[in-house]
Amino acid sequence: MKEKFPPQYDSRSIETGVYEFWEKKGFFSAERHKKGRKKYVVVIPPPNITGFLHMGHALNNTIQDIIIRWKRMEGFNTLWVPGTDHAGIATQNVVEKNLLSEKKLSRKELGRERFIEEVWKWKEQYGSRIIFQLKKLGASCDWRRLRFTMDEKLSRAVNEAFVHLYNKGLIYKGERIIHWCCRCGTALSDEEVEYRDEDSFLYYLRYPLIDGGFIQVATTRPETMLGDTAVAVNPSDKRYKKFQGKKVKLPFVDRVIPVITDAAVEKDFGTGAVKVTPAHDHADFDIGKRHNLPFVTVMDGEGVMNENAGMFKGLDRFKCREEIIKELEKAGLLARTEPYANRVGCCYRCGSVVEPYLSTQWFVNMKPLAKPAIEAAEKDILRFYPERWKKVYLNWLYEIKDWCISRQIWWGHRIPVWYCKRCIEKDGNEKGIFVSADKPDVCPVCGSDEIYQDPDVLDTWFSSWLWPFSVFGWPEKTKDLEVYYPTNTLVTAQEILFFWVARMVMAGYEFVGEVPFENVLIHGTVRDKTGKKMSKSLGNVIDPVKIIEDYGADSLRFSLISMTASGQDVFLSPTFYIKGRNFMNKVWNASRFISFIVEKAEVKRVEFPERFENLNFPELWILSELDKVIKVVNDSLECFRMNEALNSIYDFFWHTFCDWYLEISKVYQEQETEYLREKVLPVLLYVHLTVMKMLHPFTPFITEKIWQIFSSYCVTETESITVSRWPASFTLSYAPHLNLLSRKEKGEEKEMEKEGERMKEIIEIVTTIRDIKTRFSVPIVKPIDCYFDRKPEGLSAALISRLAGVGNFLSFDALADDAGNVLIKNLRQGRLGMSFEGIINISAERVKIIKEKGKLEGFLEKIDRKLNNPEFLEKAPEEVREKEKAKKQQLQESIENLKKDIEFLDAKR
RNA sequence: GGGCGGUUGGCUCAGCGGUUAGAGCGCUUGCUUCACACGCAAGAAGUCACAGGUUCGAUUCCUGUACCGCCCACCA
Repeated sequence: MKEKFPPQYDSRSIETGVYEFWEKKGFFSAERHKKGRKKYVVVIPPPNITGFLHMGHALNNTIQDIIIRWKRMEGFNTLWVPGTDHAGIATQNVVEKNLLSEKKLSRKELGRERFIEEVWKWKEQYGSRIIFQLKKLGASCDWRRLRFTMDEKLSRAVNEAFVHLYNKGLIYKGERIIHWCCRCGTALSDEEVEYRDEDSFLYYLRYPLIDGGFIQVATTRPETMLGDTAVAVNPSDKRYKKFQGKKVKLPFVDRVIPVITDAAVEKDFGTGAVKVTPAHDHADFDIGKRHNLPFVTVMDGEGVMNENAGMFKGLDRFKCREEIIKELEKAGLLARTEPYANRVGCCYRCGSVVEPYLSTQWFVNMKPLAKPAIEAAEKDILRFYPERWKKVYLNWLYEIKDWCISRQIWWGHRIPVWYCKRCIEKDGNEKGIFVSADKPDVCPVCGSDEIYQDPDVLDTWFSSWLWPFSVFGWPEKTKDLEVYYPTNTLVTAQEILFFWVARMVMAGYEFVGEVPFENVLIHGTVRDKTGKKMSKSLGNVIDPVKIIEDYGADSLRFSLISMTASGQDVFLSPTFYIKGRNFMNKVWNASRFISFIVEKAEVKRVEFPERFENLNFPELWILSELDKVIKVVNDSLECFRMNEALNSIYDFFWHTFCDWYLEISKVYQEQETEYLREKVLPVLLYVHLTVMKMLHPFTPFITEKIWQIFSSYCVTETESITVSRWPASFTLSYAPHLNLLSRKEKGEEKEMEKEGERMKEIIEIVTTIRDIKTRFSVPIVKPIDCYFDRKPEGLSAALISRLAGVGNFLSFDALADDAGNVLIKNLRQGRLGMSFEGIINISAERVKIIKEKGKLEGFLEKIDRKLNNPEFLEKAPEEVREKEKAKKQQLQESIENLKKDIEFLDAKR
């Protein structure tokens, strides 16, 4: 029962059931692979549960899948751990929005407990969309190990990590200026702020001095003036010498504030005098600390001006800005306004402008954690691909700041800090705090049950940074942790280098004592064809899910990888998938064709011999070409150059195997049935299946399907191509399957090279004949007589005859002095000639020949210059010199021949 | 202000110290050749951003310039 190939390539029918087959058989689970094998682990960057698969995910996961499938086929005990992260702020926002539109309820109306229930409900319903999409893409994760950052065990890990750091004195609570998102109502870490260029204004304000006169300050945020507690100038600024120590009466709030000096003030910017707002600016906060200034907060957590804002109380921050400018203008205190290109910080989740805000938050002291992470990169224990990211990583770690980890939202890991009401009443705030990984019943100090938990939750990244070991059960000492940690490779985009990669390294050292992975592969960002990031708001999104549905996951994966040089950003045009789609079709049809040949030859089942022997030169040629490709693919993958590997497979399969070898196989079909059955078919299938194997990590579905179908035509070594043995070049040390060509014998290799040359010669002859025929508008299929200096015989003649359409093979010696033949003879390197019934289009041909002659002469001149250069002769390697000389001679001959052609054509006129 | 990446045929991108710089799409011409028109065959098309330097030799290495993009930085 031979399974037939469907007549046309159709991604849907090919992909149907394939993934289920893999999963059912458990090919992706690490346990399936033999014990004692070397492990290879890739940890997936957990996509967040609110997300849909976008092009960045598609690229990222395809790269990981390629690595993991390749390593699996190489025989490693491979594990790819999948998961999702709870994305605190993003998820809370999504659910809140849903709630509002569906039930007309705000989060606060619902209350914390019930809101979190709602989030869980939402997560159950929508949280695994991305997982389904990853499966559609073909990601061969071990899905039974799917983890979620809010899982009980992972939450436990988060608590343990917190307690560990707290007890070590690396976590502290402090009042600081942090980034605050008024829309999300929470603190953000430095990394969670994105900067956007904005055309805004620089306002020059005149602050009245008590003694009379004014001092001018410049600001982009005039509304913060209400919280000013000083004006600062540079101590060495002569212009302001006379103002030092004077007092300013702040307009609207009538606060008297001093003019102070601070070295942080730039003399050359604005007016050289700065309004100092310690509660609303990072730099001013430092100045405020240095000079013991009061901290006046003028707005609340929602960006609304508070009671300290006097007459502006209740106004939104941006409205307030407008109003205050109006008022200042009225009072004659606005000196001038000038346009200013500003960079404003925005929330990376909702995009609204972030306020520097004074509040009490939890921080991690990062410097001590950074130390081993720095060392790992410096000593190349941790390697980056491409290497340049190492510098970026290190620079960030050298300058690392403390990490604000508390968030004023509800969805996330609640900070495992507890307060005892009684102890606080008795001993003050600092005494009544204790941390505990488990929920305590009573205060460990006084035994009171009047305890309550810190209301804040932790930054999502505080759980993500534990990922490489929390997924294996840490803090428990599990078998998994022992076997699979540290992992081997992390694949990610540059965007989360700091968010995630650097922090994972720090966590790895701090909590497990070992680097979490050895390779960090950083791929480019996917952008649209104008270089913009793809985003919904720009409307330039190309949806990978749609491409998968329409053209198949394989087409998408192929196209994406094929055009992505390692580490380079990818600019996608809307039709980028075409290359992949066309290639899939080609692969499909070539396979179908091969199945036809097998059927036609009436061979029940093709057997591969122990080793190939007594082959003709086309077979030796294709095998040696295959071998070259295997080598290139292996070398490229070894250094994560996916595109190089894939493109060389593409090139070989299409332009060597299909264009030439499959055409040659048609010649065999017309004759030599015995040889066809015993030699050609095995070689054909062997080459084809080997290519399928190499292609499998890149385009898993089609290759699996073909493997399944081919298992009825020949011996496929395994049930699934997923677990077949990865091809090795026979010049490498171990043998490919069935020991085919496994022994490296000098004689054999040389012979293959020689036969390869022979094949190349035939390709050249065929191409030349076709070229000439096309030039003279002779159909390729029309047989014509050709003259050769060395007359091809036997198989060579058969091939040339069939592929180029040759009637009689004639020898040059048979040529009379007919000048007409000289033209033909010389058309390409004087190797061959042919006779036509008539020569048409002579003058057009003359132009072509003259043009070609000119080109060759130019080239000859270049070589001549080179050869006449004594230094070249002296210093260039012998090899190069010889090559150049040979080239020159060849060129001279060709030019001579062309000259004769022109003479002939001229005579003919 | 620092750091990084890019600039190669009409478009999207590979590549490389030494054959006449490649691919896909598009284009031209010819093919209903019995696997494939998502195809076959043949072809046109590039002063490899610009200026210097190193070298026997540079599109490739170095320096500078221009433009595009990214990241980092408390000049309000």
